[in-house]
Amino acid sequence: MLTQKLYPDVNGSMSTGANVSPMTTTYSMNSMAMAQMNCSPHQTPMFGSGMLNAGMPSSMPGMNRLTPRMNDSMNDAGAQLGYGAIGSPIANMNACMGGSMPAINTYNTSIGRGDLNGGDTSPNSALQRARADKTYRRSYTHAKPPYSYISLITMAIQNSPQKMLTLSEIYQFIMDLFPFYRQNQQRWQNSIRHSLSFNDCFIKVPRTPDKPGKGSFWSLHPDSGNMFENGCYLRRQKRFKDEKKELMRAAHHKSPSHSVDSSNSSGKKTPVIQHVDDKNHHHNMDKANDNNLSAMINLHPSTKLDVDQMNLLNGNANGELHAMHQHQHQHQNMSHEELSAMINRSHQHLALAGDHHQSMLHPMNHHLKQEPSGAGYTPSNHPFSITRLLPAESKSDIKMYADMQYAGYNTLSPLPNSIHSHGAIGNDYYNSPSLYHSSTGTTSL
DNA sequence: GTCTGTTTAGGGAGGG
DNA sequence: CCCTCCCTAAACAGAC
Repeated sequence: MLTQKLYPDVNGSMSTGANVSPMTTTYSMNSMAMAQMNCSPHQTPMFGSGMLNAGMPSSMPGMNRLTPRMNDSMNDAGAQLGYGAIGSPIANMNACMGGSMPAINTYNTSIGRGDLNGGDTSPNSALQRARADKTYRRSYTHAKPPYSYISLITMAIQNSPQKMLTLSEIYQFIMDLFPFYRQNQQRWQNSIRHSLSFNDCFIKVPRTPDKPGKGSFWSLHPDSGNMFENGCYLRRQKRFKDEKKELMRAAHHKSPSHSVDSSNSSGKKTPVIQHVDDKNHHHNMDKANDNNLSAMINLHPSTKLDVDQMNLLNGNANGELHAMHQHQHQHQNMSHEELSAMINRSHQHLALAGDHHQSMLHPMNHHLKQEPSGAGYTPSNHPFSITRLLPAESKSDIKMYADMQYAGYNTLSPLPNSIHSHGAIGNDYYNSPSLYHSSTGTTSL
């Protein structure tokens, strides 16, 4: 089944989204919701219960890391996501920030959801109504989301049932969720690929013989679980570095052949040379030549560790992952189901270990800053938590988002087909005339 | 030919 | 000012 969609690009012409791999895209919000409803143990704490209406603390220490762009985008993202309801992150942020985000109130009143002004009769209401026309709204709908590419990739992977996705599926997830990324695809997709290759937090999982296709699967490094520990997907506290890869690199660079490494898979013809440029020093040190476990295991026999050694280095969960790769390399007959089950077990192990795992089992993460004790943010209630974008409990917001975003696109809704066709996530919602009516543009848009 | 993946390079921005 | 994180562009090679 091919789920490729057509999206209008900047010029209004139609362009295809990323090519969807032969593997059916199953990371839909629907499946996410179902998984949550089933209380799957595979769900990480990061995406546990939705907290859409959770009370927000009166102070927002995390906000001081917002760049101006983020603040702008925050307004836009909130608008485009339809987060105008009382208790929604944007509304709460606005309240917390002393109403310094006028656009949000504009949206709240204009779209008739969560009227924070309580039936505004002030002279401003006319202006707000004027601003409520679609032209004004649309000026915000395709603003760049405040999330980094690493965040977006993490969201996509975390929301996939198998906890791993192909590159094209990651593209698709991002375009489904953020209309902004249906534009200039070459630009941001290049950045996505760069992020995947460059960051240790992403690992490449080879395809299995039973799942032929283009490209590998991408998953999250089991130890990278607290990159967005407080649930805020804006900016990582600290770049995740895989100590084992660091060791591998160190060992590799000690080997006589490292100075001119023609065996690497780099696209560059030139030999890999360590740069002394301070600016980019970390680039080479962080990433070096290999960023994936299979490469670590397969490409450098001189530094290859056996599974037991890997387990010692990684702890059980990660060790299993390494063992999986080793197993794959040796036998090439592991089924996709077996593979994904192992990935899930690995993540589950870490999820069950919880914070203690992060802090105790992985000293590498000790440097990560902890939120102030009074901040009160959990992975699920942070204003920029993905749970606020894709919670099962926020069906109405998802629908609002769809309605707001794609009212002009008619049948070109970006939401996964399952939402529209199966209706599993929103059966009750779509079957409720009042809910449906109140969230469509026919009432207040 | 297109897609995927790797790497280099440089600039912007925030925090200490 | 320096370090770090992030974004973007681009070159290139291998896989499909």
